[in-house]
Amino acid sequence: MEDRNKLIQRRIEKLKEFKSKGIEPYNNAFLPDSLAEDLHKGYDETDSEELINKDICVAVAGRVMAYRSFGKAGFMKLKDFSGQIQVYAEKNSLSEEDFKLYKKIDIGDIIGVEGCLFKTKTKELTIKAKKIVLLTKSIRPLPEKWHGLQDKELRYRQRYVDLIVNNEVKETMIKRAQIINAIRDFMVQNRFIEVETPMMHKLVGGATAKPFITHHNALDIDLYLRIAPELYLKRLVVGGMERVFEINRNFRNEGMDLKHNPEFTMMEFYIAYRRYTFLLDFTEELFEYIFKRLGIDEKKVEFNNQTIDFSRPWKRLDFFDGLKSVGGLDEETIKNKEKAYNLAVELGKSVKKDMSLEKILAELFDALVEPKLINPTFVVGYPVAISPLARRSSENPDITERFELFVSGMEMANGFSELNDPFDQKERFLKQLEERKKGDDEASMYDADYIRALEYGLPPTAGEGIGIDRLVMLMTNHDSIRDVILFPLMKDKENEEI
RNA sequence: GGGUCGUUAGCUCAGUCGGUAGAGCAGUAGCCUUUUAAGCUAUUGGCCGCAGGUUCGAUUCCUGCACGACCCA
Repeated sequence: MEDRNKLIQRRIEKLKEFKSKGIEPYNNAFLPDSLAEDLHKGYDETDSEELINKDICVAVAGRVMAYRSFGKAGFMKLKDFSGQIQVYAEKNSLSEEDFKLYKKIDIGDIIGVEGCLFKTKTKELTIKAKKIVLLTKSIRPLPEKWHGLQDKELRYRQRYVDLIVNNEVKETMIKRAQIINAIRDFMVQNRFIEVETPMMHKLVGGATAKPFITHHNALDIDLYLRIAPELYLKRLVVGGMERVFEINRNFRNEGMDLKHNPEFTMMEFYIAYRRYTFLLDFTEELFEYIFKRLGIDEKKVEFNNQTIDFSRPWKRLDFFDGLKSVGGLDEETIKNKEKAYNLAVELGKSVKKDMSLEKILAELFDALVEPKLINPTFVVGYPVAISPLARRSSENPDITERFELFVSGMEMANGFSELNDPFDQKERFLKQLEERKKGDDEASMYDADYIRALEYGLPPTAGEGIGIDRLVMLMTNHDSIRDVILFPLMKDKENEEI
């Protein structure tokens, strides 16, 4: 707190002055009885005379967002979590001490006000203050009233300031909460049980990603922050919890960009005695439910300068057909590894010679097909080689009963009929182990306990993961994941003051 | 990891073809009892991101670094 600028020093001086006069600058004894929003709802329509006659007196508390003073009177805008309400302070209606206090209030201070409602010349509902109490002295100046805080770096690093001055942030986060509530309600209505499985895993599995590593001192073992809850949720289905879901964080030790944050929120769910085809309809229904709850017109969802139509049914696109019809690949490239590899290199993809044809095709799909999938599209028919936990199709053993959902080129969901054959699963684990030995640190580890669980018997099951952050991006029209996460990960700056 | 752009007052931004920097808001002093980005008058405030180089002289040109935004991988 040493090398402060003058604005802060000036406010600290005020704070000291308050203390010396017996005014507590961090006072918690004031109890508001009304919220700004409720007052507007209750009395915005009441006309001036009637309002005066009713003599409605209230106590409100909040942060001073605007301060307009002229000599012996003035106005303040007080902001609480529900909204803003105007306060009128005039010399004749206040005690001498309170008026002096009012004159010394800074924008950003948190105060309590007691007074009665009236309407100004311009018909704005206002509280005429009888009593003003300083609740918290703010010693840092707020950003400019008109432009607010624009600097994205500061907005993410100091989200508390962002929230104070940019209302849009709170609105987005409220929508985020509403979306998650809607999902939860929908799942519960469908008789799913919400569970919490470990965030710290002894083995890496359930997805293809690099994990974060941490250490447990007492046991002296390394643990991994989970990259997916999948294997634990399926253990629960083995145990008879035939419909389970979890909404929680996953952690992937990867780069950050518009669509990736190292920790992100997923809803993963499993339902026994259903196939992946059930999931397609269920996902459509879930989205429909969320849109309805949020009051969004599902036919016209504005996102990233596009208008997306979520009318059901959504498009189904076969992986290989998509490579041809959307990606423009010919039959030969799809079957010839050499050709596919060369094309991938040409497109600047980081492919390796020893990659499987399927993995290279997945890269091509990523580059050529995904960006073109704007309206919601279920891609189906993924090859086995890139789907280590999905059940093989009974018609074609090289492909799986799996789908991914794309919207505006973004992967939104991934689901499949679960592989419940312990022998097949064991083989695929062994294959992953080989990949790992070859240096692929995204391959999963051999989970012997999971195999044992499958040996007890996992009923036929369908499971899916939905990226919540991306869903919120879509429904609040933000093209950056950082705008839907309250505290996105940021690099430390040098010389942070202590 | 690579490329482009950015970093100037508390905030939002100008600007300097290389000669010690401006505005608006905020702040301070004064006037003002119904304002709405209140108004009027006056005024304080800057290691021009950090380090190095070129130069008589660098906030400006060059290099490196840090952080960020965007694009690509």
